[in-house]
This record gives sequence, structure tokens and C-alpha cells, in this order.
Amino acid sequence: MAHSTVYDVAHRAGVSIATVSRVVNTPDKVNPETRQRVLDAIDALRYIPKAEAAARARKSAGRIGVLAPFFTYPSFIQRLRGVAHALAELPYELTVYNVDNSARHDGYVASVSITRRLDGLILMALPFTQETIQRIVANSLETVSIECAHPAFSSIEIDDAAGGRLVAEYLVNKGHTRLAFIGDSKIPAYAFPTSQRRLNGYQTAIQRAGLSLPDEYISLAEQSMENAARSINQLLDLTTPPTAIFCASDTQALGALKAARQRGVRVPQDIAIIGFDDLDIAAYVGLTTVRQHLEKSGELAVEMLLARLEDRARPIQNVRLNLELVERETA
Amino acid sequence: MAHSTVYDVAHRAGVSIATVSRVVNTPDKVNPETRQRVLDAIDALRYIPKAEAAARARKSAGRIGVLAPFFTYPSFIQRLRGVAHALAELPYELTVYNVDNSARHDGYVASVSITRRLDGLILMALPFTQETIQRIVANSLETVSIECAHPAFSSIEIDDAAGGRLVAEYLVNKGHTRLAFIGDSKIPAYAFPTSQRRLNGYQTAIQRAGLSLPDEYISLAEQSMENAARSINQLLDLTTPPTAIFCASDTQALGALKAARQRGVRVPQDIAIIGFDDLDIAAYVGLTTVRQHLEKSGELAVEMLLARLEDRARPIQNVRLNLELVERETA
DNA sequence: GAATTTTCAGAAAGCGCTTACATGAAAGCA
DNA sequence: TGCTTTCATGTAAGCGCTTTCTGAAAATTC
Repeated sequence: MAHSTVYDVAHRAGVSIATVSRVVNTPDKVNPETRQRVLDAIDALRYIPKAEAAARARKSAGRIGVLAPFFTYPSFIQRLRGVAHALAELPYELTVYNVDNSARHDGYVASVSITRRLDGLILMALPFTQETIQRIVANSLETVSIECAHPAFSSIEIDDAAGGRLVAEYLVNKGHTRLAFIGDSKIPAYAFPTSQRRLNGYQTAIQRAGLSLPDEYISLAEQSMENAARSINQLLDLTTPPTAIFCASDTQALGALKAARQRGVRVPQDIAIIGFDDLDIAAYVGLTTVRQHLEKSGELAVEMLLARLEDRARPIQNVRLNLELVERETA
Repeated sequence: MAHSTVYDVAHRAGVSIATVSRVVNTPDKVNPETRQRVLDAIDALRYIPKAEAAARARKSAGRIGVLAPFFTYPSFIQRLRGVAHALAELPYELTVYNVDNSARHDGYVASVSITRRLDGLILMALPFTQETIQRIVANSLETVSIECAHPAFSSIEIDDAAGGRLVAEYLVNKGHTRLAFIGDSKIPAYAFPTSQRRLNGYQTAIQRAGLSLPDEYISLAEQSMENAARSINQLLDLTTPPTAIFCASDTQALGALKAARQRGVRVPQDIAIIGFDDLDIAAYVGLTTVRQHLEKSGELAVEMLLARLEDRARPIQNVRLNLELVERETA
């Protein structure tokens, strides 16, 4: 028996083909009873929709992809949550491409955009080569980047330097004069040098306040709680240790916080600690940090993507999300 | 510029779409001059017949889908990580279907299994109706379920009751006699009643030890840190408060822990707290908990899926992952 | 130089599916 | 009770492409 089509199913279920299509695509838009009848017919006829025909009629693949180092940096999960929520009611699937080891990164974007048919791509915190961009452009794949701007497509960013300044000003205001910094040294090939930019802003504001940020107060290491713990211990071992530490990420701040407490140092009395990101866990732990609207960034990315998908003539947008310092218990 | 179609080519070459089609499919049925014109246009426009492209892509199109309430219960993110890692080097894409609000759940699983061209599906913690299962089976969509077993397909589970027993035995061993429980009351339609099973095991072991678990020591509420905080406060307000509390999830344990500390109660001296899951954050916070190998479960699911994909004759497997009590600082 | 066959290309009818748009019934509201 | 919403369904207009049908021009006959 040849493969059955919508028509066969519709006929058997005593409905129109439109209803069959709806049952398959937007089940909650059809009456449960009818739906059941149709589903029964589908089963009875072993109906399998022809994906190709569907894609054609729909004029889109109905899929958007997200590329990010999800499991290396927890903040991307929060961004992903925003993406998922924004997409929830929409007829788009969400395909995730995880980039954890830089080895994969290189050819990834290229293959993704070519082989797989996506309607849109969200790129997070990934630096791209010229050819990658050409690839994307050549495939006319609509793209929005988060945390890694490029003139070729829409982007959502934050002002890292401003974030650094925010922290410095806050700390100086609180009367601190010996400010330190814990940040990333080796930036993996698949991530962006945000740490450096935060440091720059931090330094600028410190100097503007008439203070200075000596080299021994800057501790860079590969991002991890363990390294941050090591860093803070070194800082506290100095003859004149700092009284406040700005960590380039919440992950590092968390590592530092734990190490400080283990050492018996009181936070914030003896040492103030400020993070960056405002991960979910920050609120739990009571970490004072710079909030960068992670979830919102994901939602926004989807909105911008869809807007352009609807109307390709729409100009490319570069949004800069604001930052705010969330005062909690560690500084 | 969006991808060009037969129409674009036809227009550019000054012929009808039929001719374009003939050039592509049966070139010798068209006049060489015309053919050349059309071919030139095809090149110029980078025309690729859509269906063909799709078909080609589909031939090697490996996609596997994961369906879970990712953002409601953080443990699924950890499971997802396992899935992503296992898939990392393999030619499969990972599409995530998030099910957070129960409203969608109804026809969702069914439609996913039909509409989307997936090679395999991983179902996490989702209870399914008989019809859903039939549909999946009818579509011969290879499926592995985690935390929600069904004879129709492979599954990965844990023994929740055994986990509960483990905790009770541990606590009793430590000399506790007044044991309490904080668990889930309203289980959303899209989740599984694991809390109840953990409680059962807990209770059994308590009784077996000659103790009892009075009703007022059982506090059920919708899963959230806030509710867990409320629960623990109620428990501590009792005339004879418990000395140990088992929480059905780390999330709840975290909420309880924080509330206890805020109240000035020392953990574990005054009250012992044990969670369940062993989320990443548990290690950070020093939470004693029952580890259920979240990441491993994801990896395993992929392995089992691929094994069956390679050889459909392979029998269905039902794996039960072991649990272990991780002793840290809260009990 | 007509009458014929042959070539070639366009018009148009689908292929199986999606999706406005329209309609009628049921439900809510005054 | 009459009127507006909402919901469920059907009608019909495509999507990009293939293929049959058709006729005009070109090539071939005599």
C-alpha cells in the first residue's frame, strides 16, 4: 500500500485536510474529540507526513539554532532559557549546538549553516573568523549574536567596561581603597575576552577616583572556581591585602567566596566580593554582583531574529542591554 | 538575498519554469542554446533545487530530540549535559523540546513524534498516556525514557524508594530518632511522582528501624525553595521539632538550608538536612545528598538509543542506575 | 510549395502540505 | 433576549517543483 496522505487521513476521520494538518502541527488548536478521531485515523493508516512537502508549504524549516559553550559557562543556560521561553508558543524548534572544546568550533558554524537547514541562528559569545561570517552571509542565514558583535548581523551586547566601572564606583563609594581583580587569563578560542574589558573599565574608574590598581592586585587564571580560590588566597596572603575584590564572573566570585570563608575571613567585613552575571545561584548565595539580564538577552535575540525573518528589509539592530549592580550580602 | 527558486531562474533566463525544470532533470530534451542560457542563470543565482537539497540533507540527517521540563527542574539541565557530551563527536544534532507549562503537554509528545523528523527521542520525567506510546511505537521512533519507565521502550531509572531508605538508614545510624520529610504536593501534569516514592522508602526504613514518621513531620508543598523554607520553619516550630530532614530534591534542601541558617539554627548540629539529586550546586554548598548520576543518565540514554538505532533487533533495555549517599556538611 | 512530421517551450494541472480567511456554533455578557 | 466574543472547522490559495498537454515554429517530406 502506498503511503497515505493528509487526504486519506482526512477522509477516514471525516474532517478536512486542514484539520489533519492542525492535529499534527498545533494539536491544542483542535477539539480533543476531533483530535482523537484524527489521531486514530493517522495510526490506522500509518500516516507519516512528508517533511519535504511540509517544509515547502511552510516556506521555512521551522528551526532555529543556538550555538554556545553551554556547559562550560553556566550563564548560557540561563540565556538559553530565555530563548526557549520566547520560542515556546511559536512554531519553531530549538536545536542546540554545544561548543565546549575549541576543536569543534572551527568548522562548526560552516557545517551547521550549510548542511542543516535553519531559519535562524543565535550565536553566543563566539568569536568568528571572516570566513565563518561569509558562510553565514552567503547562506543568507539570519543571525543574531549575543556577547560578540559583528557589523554583519544583529547583536545584543553589554558594555563590559561600564560594568567594571560600576563596580569600582560602588566599592570606592563604600570607602574601599584597596581594590583587586580576579579574571580570566587564557581565553579559550571559543569564548570572548569579556574579562579584559571588564578589567579595563574597573581600572579606569579606580584611577578616576584617584586610586590605583597595582599589578599584584590583578590575578588572572583560567576560569574556574578552583583557580579563583587560589587567586583569592594569593591576594589575601599579600602584606597589604586588598579589602575588596571584583571577580569577572559569578563562577569566580563563588570560588573566591568559598575560599575566603574557609580561610575564616569574613565577607564582606574583611573582604568584599563582587561578581558579574547574576546567575541564579548568586541570589541564593547572597552574592553582590552585576546583573546582565541573561534570560532577557535570549528572549530578545529571538524577537530580533523573528522580526528580521518576517521582514528581511528590516535594518540590522545592535542592542546594548543595561547592567545593574545588585547589592546583596557580599559587598 | 533569499534562496532562489525556479521562478527566479526562469525569469533571468527568459524562459518558463517548466524549461528550467527540464534543464535540471532531462537536459537533452531542451535546445542546447536555451539550455546554456538556463544553466548560466542557475550559476549566477546559485540556484539549488530545494527538494533535492533537503533530500540530500536528510539522507545523513541525524537528529535526536530530548523532551523534558528543563527549566522547571534544574536536574534536567545536568542530564542534558550528559546527552550533549555523548553526542558531541557524533553526527547527530540535538533538538530540545521544553515542556514547562502543562498546558502544552497534552498533544505535544504525540505531535513531536509524528511531525518532526527525528531518529531518536529521549523522554525525561514525562508521564505518557497509552495513546502517546502507541503513536511513538507506530512511528517506530526509537525512544529511551529517563525517570519514567514503560515496557514499550528502553528506560533508565533509579530506585526512588531505595533512595529514601538509604537516607533513613544513614540518619538513623547517626543517631537521629526524629526524622522529617519535605516533599512535593502538587505534581504537575508533566512530571513524575518521584517524591512520593522517595517518601515511601524513607518511611519503610524508618519503621523498620523501630521508629516512626508522624504526619506532622511530613510537609508537602509545590516544589520551590520558598515553599521548602516555609516547610522547614513549620517543622522547627513544632513543640518537639525533628532533628533531621530529608528533602525530596536538592532544590528543596537548598531552600530549607537557607531558611534554617537565617533562623539561626545550626546545620547539621541542630538539624541535619539531606537532599536528593546531587546538583552541581550541592557540592558547592556542601549539601549532603543522594547522588543520582544525572549526567551519566544522559550519556547512557544516548548510548542506548544509538545502539538500537544501529541494530533494531537489539532488545529493549531497562537500566536501573545506582544511587549513593554523598556525605558532605549538612548531615 | 503545400503537407507532414519533429522539436521545443509554455500553460497548467497536480504533488502533499500549510495557513490565512471565513463561517457557524457555542459561550459569555448585558 | 439580543449582541459580542471565542472556538472549531472548513474553504481555498498558495509553496517550489515535475510533468502532461498543447501548439507554434522548424525541419522534413513529396
